[in-house]
Amino acid sequence: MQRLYTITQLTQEFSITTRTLRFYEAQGLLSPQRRGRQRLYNAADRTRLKLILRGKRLGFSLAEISDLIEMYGKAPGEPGQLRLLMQKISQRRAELLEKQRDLELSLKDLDDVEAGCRGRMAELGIEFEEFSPESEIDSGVSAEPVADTA
Amino acid sequence: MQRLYTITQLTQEFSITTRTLRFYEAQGLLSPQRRGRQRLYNAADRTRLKLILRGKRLGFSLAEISDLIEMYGKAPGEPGQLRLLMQKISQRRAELLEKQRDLELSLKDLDDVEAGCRGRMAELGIEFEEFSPESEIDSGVSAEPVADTA
DNA sequence: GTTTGTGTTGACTTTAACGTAAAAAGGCGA
DNA sequence: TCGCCTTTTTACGTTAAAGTCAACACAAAC
Repeated sequence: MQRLYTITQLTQEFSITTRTLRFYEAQGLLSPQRRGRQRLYNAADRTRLKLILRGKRLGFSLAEISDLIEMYGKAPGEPGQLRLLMQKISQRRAELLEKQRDLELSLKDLDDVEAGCRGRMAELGIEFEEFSPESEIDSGVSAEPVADTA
Repeated sequence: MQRLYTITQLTQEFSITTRTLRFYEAQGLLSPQRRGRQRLYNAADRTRLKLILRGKRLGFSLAEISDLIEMYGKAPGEPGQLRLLMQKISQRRAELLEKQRDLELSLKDLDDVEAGCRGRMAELGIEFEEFSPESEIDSGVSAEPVADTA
């Protein structure tokens, strides 16, 4: 029993447009099945999409993401290919670790700015409502699966 | 005593082009002093540039980066502005934290792929040279400061 | 004094990642 | 069967972030 998603369901779930989904497909990043002309995305497609969007958030280009996703799916039997894949992996890891360092530095910088801010607010005798994250328990996305298998 | 850098020195240090530096300047992200028509970047400019490149690596647009850098430099006296700045800060922090989560997931995925790889290599009886990072003790960038103040 | 290396300005071009609009093809509820 | 809605295809437009190219400035080197 395959859950299938229509294009608009995915657009709603991930706040993207149909244009984007079709574009990703044209780039070879997705290849949903068809029922007639209509696109139907299964769980695997949806997972790939999540990977794509995660990649985008991290600043990777679609080309890089494509490359990356290919890595995930492949299990090359040939030793040479395996070695190459391992190299790619460690290269990717290096990139990710660099981003991680960058992130930590950025967060540190933010802390500094905030500290300065608080200092000045204290001088001015200003109170700042530290709204505790009570509201917004949402967190998860809804979007019911639909569309039965043909 | 201000260290000053010429445009090509910065391009070499950061592996970017002169076009890029001039573009950033046109966007208001940098404003090096001039000696005649020639641009001369000081330590502060260089630091800003580092911030810009860091932002880029993290996938921020130049507009966002510009915004971010502005935050760093400003110390608004007015309470309203302060409050607004605080909001921006927590917003930024949220973005960064999301990226951090994304990064961890990505690293985890990479680990999985690598594990699979190793498994298959073991099956095939392949040895993989885990080149320990002995070579490349470089790590830091060189680039001597140049150009005396006019 | 002219060549050479660097730097500058300005204009046009390119690439990625979509946005937008037009026209036509099913499906479906009244 | 009609109108409505979603979806699809095709095509052109747009924006950010530079790349590329031409023409000129200027200082030092020969």
